[in-house]
Amino acid sequence: MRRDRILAAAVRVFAERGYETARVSDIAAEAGVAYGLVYHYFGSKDAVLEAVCHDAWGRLASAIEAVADAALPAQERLERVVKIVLRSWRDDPDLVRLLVREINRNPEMEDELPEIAAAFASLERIVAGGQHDGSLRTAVDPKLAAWMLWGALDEIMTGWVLGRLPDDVAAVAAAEREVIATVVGGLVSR
Amino acid sequence: MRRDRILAAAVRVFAERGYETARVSDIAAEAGVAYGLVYHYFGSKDAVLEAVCHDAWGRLASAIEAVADAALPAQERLERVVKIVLRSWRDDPDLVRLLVREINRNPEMEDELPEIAAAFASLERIVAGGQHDGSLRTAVDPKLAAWMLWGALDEIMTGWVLGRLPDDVAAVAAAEREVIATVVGGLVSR
Amino acid sequence: MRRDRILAAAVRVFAERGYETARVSDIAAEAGVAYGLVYHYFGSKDAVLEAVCHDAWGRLASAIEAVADAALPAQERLERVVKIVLRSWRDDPDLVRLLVREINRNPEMEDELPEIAAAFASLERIVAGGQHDGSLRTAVDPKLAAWMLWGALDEIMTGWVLGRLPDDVAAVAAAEREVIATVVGGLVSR
Amino acid sequence: MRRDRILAAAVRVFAERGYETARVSDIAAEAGVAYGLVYHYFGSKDAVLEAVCHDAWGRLASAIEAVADAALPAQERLERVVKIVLRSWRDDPDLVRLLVREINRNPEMEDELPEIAAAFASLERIVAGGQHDGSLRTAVDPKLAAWMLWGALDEIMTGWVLGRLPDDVAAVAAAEREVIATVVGGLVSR
DNA sequence: AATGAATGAGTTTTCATTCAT
DNA sequence: TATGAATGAAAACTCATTCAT
Repeated sequence: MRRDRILAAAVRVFAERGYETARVSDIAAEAGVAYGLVYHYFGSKDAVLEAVCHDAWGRLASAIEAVADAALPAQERLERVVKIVLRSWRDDPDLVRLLVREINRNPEMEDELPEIAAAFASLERIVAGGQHDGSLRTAVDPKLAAWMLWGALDEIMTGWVLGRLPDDVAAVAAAEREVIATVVGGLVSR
Repeated sequence: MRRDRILAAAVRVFAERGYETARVSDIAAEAGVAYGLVYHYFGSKDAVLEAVCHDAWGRLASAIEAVADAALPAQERLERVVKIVLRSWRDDPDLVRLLVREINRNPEMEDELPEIAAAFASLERIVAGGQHDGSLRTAVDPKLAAWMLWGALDEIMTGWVLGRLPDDVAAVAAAEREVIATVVGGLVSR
Repeated sequence: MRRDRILAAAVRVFAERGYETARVSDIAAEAGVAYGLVYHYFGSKDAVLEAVCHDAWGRLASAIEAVADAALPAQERLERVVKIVLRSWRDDPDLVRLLVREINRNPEMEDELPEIAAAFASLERIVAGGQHDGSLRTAVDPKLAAWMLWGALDEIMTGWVLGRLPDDVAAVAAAEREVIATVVGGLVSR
Repeated sequence: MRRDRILAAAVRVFAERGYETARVSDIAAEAGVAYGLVYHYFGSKDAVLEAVCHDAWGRLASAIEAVADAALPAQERLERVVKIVLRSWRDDPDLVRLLVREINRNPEMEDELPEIAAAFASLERIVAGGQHDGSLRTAVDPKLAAWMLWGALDEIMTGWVLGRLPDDVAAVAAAEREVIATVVGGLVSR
């Protein structure tokens, strides 16, 4: 329970200051616990980040996976993924801020986060399925398609994180529509 | 000349270790110069990063701007931008690695790099122009479109940086084609 | 009983890592008990060391004292002391390792371990007795003689502890013979 | 030069407080330099100790080696070694205090200090030489003899370090005489 | 008796920056 | 220009000890 308080505090602090700049003492203070307790539960600052990311990506990856396995047309499954990802910004902006700011910056992290790979694999699977049943264009490599779609989503959230793109309810709704219309739309056969 | 050696070394070191983790002494060692010389030419570690980024984005931004101003159909101008961006990976992967790892995620940096804003504005201008002449769909906000396209490009380069996407000549060519087909294709009116 | 398990574990851990480097948690883990139990039985890390040393030196000192009081020629009593000391290596190497590594070098400890002083006094008493009855040379100061003999024994055990001197049965037997021949032999009148 | 000041300060501080208990800041303060300079010259606290020990043992080992190579009877060479070692206490008690307190406590150190091995090898060589020319008893293993002699010397210096044995000029002279009479005397053929 | 979560002072180490030469 | 010694603030991490249960 105390452990969870620390984890939640870490999300806020890492999101606010970035991993390198954040101090372990900031996390402890934010969680309202003593310094050493962070080291009692996690062995190091690095381990805290890893735990946070496991958590976050774990939730996101399983949500995406569930959609990927749903008995729906590929296009619709992609649309649902777009909504899940973009809405996570509303649900927990600090978490998204953290994912956006840190993950790509630490290449090593990717290897230690199988959840990320799983999420990408799910996306890829949806695309491949859609190509198989003819609803999506076959010229595009499914893996590349997954990366492009993710890139568009990640960049939009980055814009929100940085305050460079509007993130009110209407703008979020519009972003959903437009990613679907543009990127998902760009993948469908015509 | 010595200054340029330092700048080039900084690109390599920042690309390899990331800004926070890189030491000024690493840069000096990589450049083969003495410690203090970095401070002689640049006033601080921060200033080195800024100089590096000005250089990098300056070149990219002016190339994009030139395309944006060309007397060509919007769709074709977008295609050229895609090629310019993705080919910069082949020309100077360390520079791209740096752009990917540091700049896009760093709030403070954006303010100090008008070149980035200029590049995004150019993209946005192309999209708005295409919507105006009817070649691109008007439902999508030009700014959001610019961010999505950039996101797809950035993510693909990230995949290359991380070694998660193939980056041989054929794969780079395919990526160009597929970003154009998918994202640019998703923007055109039909 | 639980207390004894902790004590035995402490011997092993102190022997392995040295007092300063050993952690209380190491001792608890080695003993298979909870953290706080060490503090329940002993009040502090220091007290654990002291208890261990009392035990160890207590046994050694009383054995030496018994020999010192035996109705035997001084030379033979010294020989027996040599055997007692060197054989304790076979009986409990960790204990010897601890004695060698920590106690002899720690000024504060000596004051708190009257057993050590008693052991040295016994040795000294044997030498003085031998000088009195004419069997040992009188030129040498009994106290210095005791320290030299102890030094030779301690160094040999150190060699064993460090794996720098062979410690198989034959080597131990040879060491006994040779300390007796050399140091004890060097003390006898001729 | 500043480096030497740090080294000399380290000898004093380690001698006074012991390696584990000594703080790097103590060394810096004792040397009258800034904190970081210790790390500028030596990479770590451990490296400081190692440098100190290299120095100290280097000098002692080469002195012993010189004696071992001298064209003198083995017995006389041993006597000279005894004097060299015991007189180093007068010359630099802090250094001896350090050697006595730390070296034997850190088994790993021995491997990193070839000088110690060299000193022991010199002693061993003298004994073997004496056995060869018939001046020393052949029953004793030269290596064991070297360790015994060293043990006697080390223990006497320990007594001085701990203030348990008198260390005035007369006592030092007596110690020399008595180690020679007893241990060296115990090695000679009769 | 027994547990192990919680505390926080104390230490090592790092490294950007300054400055005398 | 060029060097690298010197500085010291800042941060991660350790671990003996306490204490509620």
